[in-house]
Amino acid sequence: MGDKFQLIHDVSPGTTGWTVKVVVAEKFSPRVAQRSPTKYQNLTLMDSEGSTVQATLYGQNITAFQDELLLGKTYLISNALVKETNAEYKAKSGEIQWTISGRTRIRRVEENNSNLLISTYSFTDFEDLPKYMDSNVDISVIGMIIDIKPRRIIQTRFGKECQVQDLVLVNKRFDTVLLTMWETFVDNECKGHTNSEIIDNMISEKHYLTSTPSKLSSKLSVPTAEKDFTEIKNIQGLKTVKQFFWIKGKASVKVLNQTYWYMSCNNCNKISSENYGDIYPCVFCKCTDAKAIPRAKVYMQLTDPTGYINATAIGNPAEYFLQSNAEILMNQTLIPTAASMRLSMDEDEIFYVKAITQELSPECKFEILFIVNPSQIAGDKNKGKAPVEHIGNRFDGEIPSSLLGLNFLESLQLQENNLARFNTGI
DNA sequence: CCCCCCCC
Repeated sequence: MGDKFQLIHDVSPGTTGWTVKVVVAEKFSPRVAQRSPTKYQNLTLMDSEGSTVQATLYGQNITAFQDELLLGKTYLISNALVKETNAEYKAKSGEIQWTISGRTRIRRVEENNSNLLISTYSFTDFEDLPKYMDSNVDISVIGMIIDIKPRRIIQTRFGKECQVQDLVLVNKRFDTVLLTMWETFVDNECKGHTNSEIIDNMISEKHYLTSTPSKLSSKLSVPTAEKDFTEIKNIQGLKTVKQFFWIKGKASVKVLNQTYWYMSCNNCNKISSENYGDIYPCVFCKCTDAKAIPRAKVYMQLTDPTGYINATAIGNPAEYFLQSNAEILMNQTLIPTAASMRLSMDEDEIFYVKAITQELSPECKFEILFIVNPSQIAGDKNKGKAPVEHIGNRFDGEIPSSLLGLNFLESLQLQENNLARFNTGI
């Protein structure tokens, strides 16, 4: 491994413009967090000097990067989120951890660094294993799996049931040992890799399935009667029963110093680590010729006479609210002023809002799916049945992308909401 | 659909 790149210990929280060449030294199975539904996966990355750092992937990034960061392979990594591990979790604070996300740039390097990797381990010979019986010492062995026994349930001496599974390891001298996997290691490490399982995984992870916009959503009507709007006080600060609702009120930016855009994949809108205009293979949608383009986003406050909520808008509704576009927002270097974009509304507008309930928090997050100016529907002959073509900042009859973005489930939800309204006569 | 963060 060359030395024109930084080393792991050169990178601290706040360091910018770094690139470190690393080998994936360990890759643990994804796990579900104890106190939240979040999935996480830890990796150990090693630089040319054998220093290591823990890298973590969360949620959807786990599957996105599963073929990107392979055990034993070498990568150039830049722009990972670098932070000190939470002192609450680690006895000694100050330890560094990297978070790998869509922002992180990862480039495969065709280099074989397995010797480096192996050199950092000290393997215990099979014949020396008896020395460590009944001690709590961590040791490493190297061998090949030649047999996987059926899993079995055992009782510990405290009466607890545990699932275990035995693997047979063989070394170069053809000595064998039995390695027992316990509990989650049975599920995670003992999987046979038959074709059918791989296919099952692909189906359950739906890498290649993208949602198709439903015709339903294009028939969604903007309500005009006051009773069709949700009062903010009824959703403020708690989980809501409904997932989608209409609010009539005003939006304004309260946190001026925020990033009003992110670099995205032109195919799936997910975050990209590439430069504007570059063509690249997207790890999320697997599109091989994705283009990196800016996408607007804004974090704002939504108020009506009864209260306020914080909400995010992305893409079209963000551009419409800010009266700007993603490219301008990207090139804007100063903290914006009312002259450079719209920061608050003078008059009430209509918002279609999605509530995202958070498993552990009593509060939910809100996202604005689209915004309608009431004047756009006021003169409409079909008042109360305004088609969504009127929504957003495009009036050429094109359905705005913010609405096309609704996936099938959301469309179903919309249909249910509308049906509910129909059934109750409101 | 998209952003943010997230775990021991």
